[in-house]
Amino acid sequence: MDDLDVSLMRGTLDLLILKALSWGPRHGYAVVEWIEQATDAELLIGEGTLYPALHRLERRGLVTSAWGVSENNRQAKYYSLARAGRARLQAGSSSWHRFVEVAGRALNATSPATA
Amino acid sequence: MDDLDVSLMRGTLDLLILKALSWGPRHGYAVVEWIEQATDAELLIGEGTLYPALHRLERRGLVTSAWGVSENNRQAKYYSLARAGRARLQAGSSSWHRFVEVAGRALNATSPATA
DNA sequence: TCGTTCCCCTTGCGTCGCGATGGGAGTGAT
DNA sequence: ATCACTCCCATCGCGACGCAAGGGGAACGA
Repeated sequence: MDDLDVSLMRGTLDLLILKALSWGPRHGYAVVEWIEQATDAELLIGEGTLYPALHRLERRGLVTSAWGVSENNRQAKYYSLARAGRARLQAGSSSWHRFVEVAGRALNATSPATA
Repeated sequence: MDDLDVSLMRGTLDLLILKALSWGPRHGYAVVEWIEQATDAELLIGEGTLYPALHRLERRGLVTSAWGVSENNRQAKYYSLARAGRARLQAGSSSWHRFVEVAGRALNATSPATA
């Protein structure tokens, strides 16, 4: 089994992050851990990928942040889903599934045309 | 029903193009038409998206091209799947489905963790 | 002759995933 | 005390790519 094509992360990463926060606030490091374990370690997010994404989401008002102290007694910035973020997760997830359904159907087509 | 989030096209476009050619040579315009009808007009590829992609695939040796005359009596450049292109379609499609499966599972998770 | 369809192409822009890099602070072992 | 390790934050620069906009040209019917 070779590695997953990473270029497919586009557009999916934000949703995964929002999903990670959907049960309550989490700090960045924990978001990475959640994604890793939720995908059986098949999707590994580097910190250089995560933090810019997190800041993007915050700038867009989808998440909010607040400093706190982690379970391991470290300074950590906790991110929470803003109202708009929850809505975006809903809409984005629906759109994602639809895209996947449509594209998947095309990729599995067995006859060149229907028309 | 709003439009599909286009940013998800990343990495999927190449596969759709290769798939369009999997039944034999097609010219660019026909590739666009195939994608349109194969996705019930939910995925619409502009020419500014298609041609660069096509050239990319050719440069990478996944497709080959040859001028010809279309059914409508026009000069048209016909693209064919090269051997490497067919292999890439196989591998890429498999990888695509795996990615979708894994990410979809995470996006549909109902409990914050398994560990 | 004119509009429409078919068919080709490039340029520039913005976005984004990611590797590399650079901290700093807590914790346990030596 | 010192060191290695884990946890947690962040930035920068690069490369890739989807796309809107713009620019032809040739066939065909009205």
